[in-house]
Amino acid sequence: MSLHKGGCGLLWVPYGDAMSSRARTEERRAEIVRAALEVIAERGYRGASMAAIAERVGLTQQGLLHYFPTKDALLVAVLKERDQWDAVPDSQWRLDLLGSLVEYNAMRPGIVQTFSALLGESVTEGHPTREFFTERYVRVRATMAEALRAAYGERLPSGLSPERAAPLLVAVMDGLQYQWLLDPESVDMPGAFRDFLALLGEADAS
Amino acid sequence: MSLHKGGCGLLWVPYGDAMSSRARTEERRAEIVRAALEVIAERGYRGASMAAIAERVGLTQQGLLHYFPTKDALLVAVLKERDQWDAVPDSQWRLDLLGSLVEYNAMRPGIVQTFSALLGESVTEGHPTREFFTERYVRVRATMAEALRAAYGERLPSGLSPERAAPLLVAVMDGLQYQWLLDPESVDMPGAFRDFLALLGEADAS
DNA sequence: ATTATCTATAGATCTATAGATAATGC
DNA sequence: ATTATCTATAGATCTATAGATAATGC
Repeated sequence: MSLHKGGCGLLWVPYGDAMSSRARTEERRAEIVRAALEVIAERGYRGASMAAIAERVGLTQQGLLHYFPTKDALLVAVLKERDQWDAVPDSQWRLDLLGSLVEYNAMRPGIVQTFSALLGESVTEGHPTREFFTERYVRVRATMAEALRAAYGERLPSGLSPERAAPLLVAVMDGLQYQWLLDPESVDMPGAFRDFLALLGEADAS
Repeated sequence: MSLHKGGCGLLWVPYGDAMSSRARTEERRAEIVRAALEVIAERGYRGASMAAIAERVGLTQQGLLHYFPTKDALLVAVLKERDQWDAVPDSQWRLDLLGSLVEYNAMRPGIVQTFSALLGESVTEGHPTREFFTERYVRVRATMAEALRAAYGERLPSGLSPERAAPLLVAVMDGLQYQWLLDPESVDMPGAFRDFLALLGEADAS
């Protein structure tokens, strides 16, 4: 009984000496989601064909459809995966974690590229990621406002309220990602983000 | 001899009482570019089919190919058009013009959407807009650094150099556009941008 | 002669369905 | 019985080429 290539310690379940078939199916689905992330980074969602994703994971296009019966079903799985990554519970975001997150992101251009490409597509009409991103930003702005409030109270040193600073914080993170993805040599993403955090923390002298 | 629908005062040329054929051709091309901008806003570049653009302007797909022999040729014309819009000579950007630009943009979501969608696609591999945006951002960062220098000299009140503030300025503009396009009710784009400009102009109290 | 447009169509893709075949696991 | 995977293929699109037809302008 041949084991799957990756090893499977994390998904071990007590059914004899091999994975249960359910666990094996789940692992295959996870492999497919990873392949989809890669292909979407390279070609966007509209440009990512099911055949290309299937090939990446060593299946035919029809084999892939066995695991995800439609392209949208696969996209949903991709977005769910995304939600789990930065799944720090909303109430536990501290401002000083953000700098580390940006630094971490600077080490994984592939993932950043996947979601920057999806965000770009999401503004077009009827795109399947539109609702996802709209709701996500409502949530993220609220979370960031809370983190700012925890750090500074009702007014930042600059005089802004947490609610008004939050969209700026989010905008800087997203905007820097595009500049950095297009030209990583010219843009020091983590450094620029630290500059911005310092700016937020400075007192209003006027 | 029937005139074209729009009237043509601006393109008048001295060849009798009608447009020259060259001027008429140019006007048709301009119409097509406008249609392309619309369809790209709705569906992105990859999603914008030549047939859909042709239909928007009242041509068959093959009729459209008479004016732009390939889809990429049409994209190039779209990007050139973009370059002409905010064609304030680089050296004449003043910081206080930026707030007005953002306010103006808030009144034309279609255009903003076209270029936000293209920017998103541009990070995918081998996309025809990639080089355009990469070069454009190098230029825009330099222009913004100059505008900041003209306003504040070698150090902003916050202590940042113009070169380090410039990418933040650009990032905020782009990032706010995505949040605003996805949820215009929740995001006051011009207001948030003014907040950011104020932040840049505040003195460092530390 | 040039320009504007059309019909017809080649040749790639793309998503998705239908249904066969083999292996796995109660 | 369920799961994994394949071949075959329908039915849409998509870009682009070829070549016809009509109108326009020197």
